[in-house]
Parts: sequence; C-alpha cells; structure tokens
Amino acid sequence: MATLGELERSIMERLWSSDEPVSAAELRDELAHKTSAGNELALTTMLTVLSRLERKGFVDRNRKVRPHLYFAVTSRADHTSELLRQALGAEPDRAAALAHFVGQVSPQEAETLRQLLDQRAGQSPAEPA
Amino acid sequence: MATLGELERSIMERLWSSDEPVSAAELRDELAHKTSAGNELALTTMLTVLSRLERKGFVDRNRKVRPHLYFAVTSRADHTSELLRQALGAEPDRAAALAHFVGQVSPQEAETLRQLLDQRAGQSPAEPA
DNA sequence: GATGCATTTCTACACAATGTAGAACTACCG
DNA sequence: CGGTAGTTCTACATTGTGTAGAAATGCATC
Repeated sequence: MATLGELERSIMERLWSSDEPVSAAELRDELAHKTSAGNELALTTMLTVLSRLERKGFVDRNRKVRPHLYFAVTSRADHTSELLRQALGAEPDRAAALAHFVGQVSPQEAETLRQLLDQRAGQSPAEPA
Repeated sequence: MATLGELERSIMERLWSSDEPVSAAELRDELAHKTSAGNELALTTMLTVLSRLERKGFVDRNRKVRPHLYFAVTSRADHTSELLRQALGAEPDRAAALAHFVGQVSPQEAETLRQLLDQRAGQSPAEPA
C-alpha cells in the first residue's frame, strides 16, 4: 500500500470523517490547509491530489455529476488495520512484536483487546467443534 | 519515526538478524543487493546509507576499530511495535481499528495475544488494588 | 448549434528522500 | 613518513509530493 503525504492524509481524514461524497471546492474550504505563505490552496491543487489518491486506490469519485464528488474507497479502520497488518508482515517474530505492543497499549485498550478476542473466539475456526 | 527505503530496510533487516556488529564490507557481501544493472553495490554506497541510518537513529557504530562496525540501535520488535503504535496513533476510533485487526490475525496469534494480555494483567495499574 | 463559464485534465516546477558512486580526505601500519 | 584501507564529501538521477498555471472539456442557455 502506498504511503500518504501530509496533504493527502488531511484529505483522507476529511473523507473518512463522513460518508457524504464531497466536491474538491468543499474540501479546499473545509481543510483550510494553508500553503506555506498563508493563502488558501488553489482548487487545481486539490484536484491534482485527489486524482493521485484515486490512482493510488484510496479515493473514487462520481463523474456523472458536474462538480465531481469524491469519497474514500475504504474506511479509516480498514486502513489502520492494513497498516497494522503491514507492520506485522515484515516481522519474523510476530509474537515478540505483539508482546512489545501489548506492553505499550493502555490498560483500557488492553481491556478492549481482551473483549475483542473473546468475541472473536465464538467465530474462530479453532475452538468450536 | 522516519521511514526506510528499500536498501535501508535490507540493511536494517541484516543488522537486526544478529547482535554482532558488522563492517560495511561484510554487509555489502552478505546482502548481495544487486544494483539495477546486476553488479554489486559500491562500498561507498553502503557507507553512505549506513551514515544516513545513523543520522536517523536506527544505527550506531564502533568508531574505535578500523573498519567501523555497525549495529542496530533498537531491536526489530521495538521497531515493529513502534510502527504499530504509530499506525494506531492517528486513528480516532482505536477500538474499531483494533477490532478489524483482531479480526484479521490468525487464531494462533489471537491466542498469543490473549496470553500476553493475561501476563500483562499482573503488572497493569488498573485491576489490582 | 454556437458561446461562455465552471470544471477538469495536462503540464510543469520546486523540494525532499533515497539509491548510487566517484573524489577527496584521513588514519594507521610498517 | 609514505601507502593503502577506509571514511567522508560531494554529486547526480529518480521518485514522490506539494503546488499551481495553461489548456481542454462539458454543459446550460440562448
């Protein structure tokens, strides 16, 4: 999976924050991502970046309406999960990495994880007969 | 944390695979990372990349011996754990992401996680009185 | 159907990261 | 003190990203 630049990430964050497809102009206004100078981004900048995100498979758009409307292809949770999978993928000793990881998460998250694992147990093809 | 390029990553992989500090020449020979043409990498290439990794804080070296000997500053598990932390860091709904994640790991890994969480319970400042 | 404006695509440039390596410099053995 | 192994400096190509003007296009309206 390709990585995201700063502007690309802001855009994805915005797209992930709602399921409503949005136009490039809306995005520009909402992001208020200031250029180093301080002026707002040009609309074409948005369009360029959105096209790149589309090429990367992060974004799709409705081309039937006139200001094209853009939306994220996957959910943020999907994306994060993919990042996790990827981080773990290159790791030969996954258990060790998970151990470090578990050692770092907050107690609340540990609890969340435990609950998720419990839920999961029911559907896993391991335990049940 | 800075990201790693392809060559940088191969080098880190090699350094992580053992605690023995190694020289640039050894690394070049072992990696056999062929340049696009097919010839072996120049020694200076190794040295350049190692210096960059040093600057990034991934590598340190023993400068007292003559062919400097290089070694990884952190373990691979540390690194992976850091990647996990980072992936989760930008995620507003961590629980959702963890849910996706848990849904993707293998049953064996789920079991590993569960055990790790159990071990962890003893030291956590949450449960115990 | 021609025209004009909104919108999109093309083209372009700057800047940083990375791969790559020669040139120049340095340290140490003998 | 000189030579050579080894290191650092400098440099260039390529790629990804931010940025946006110029050129092309679609569409509503006359």
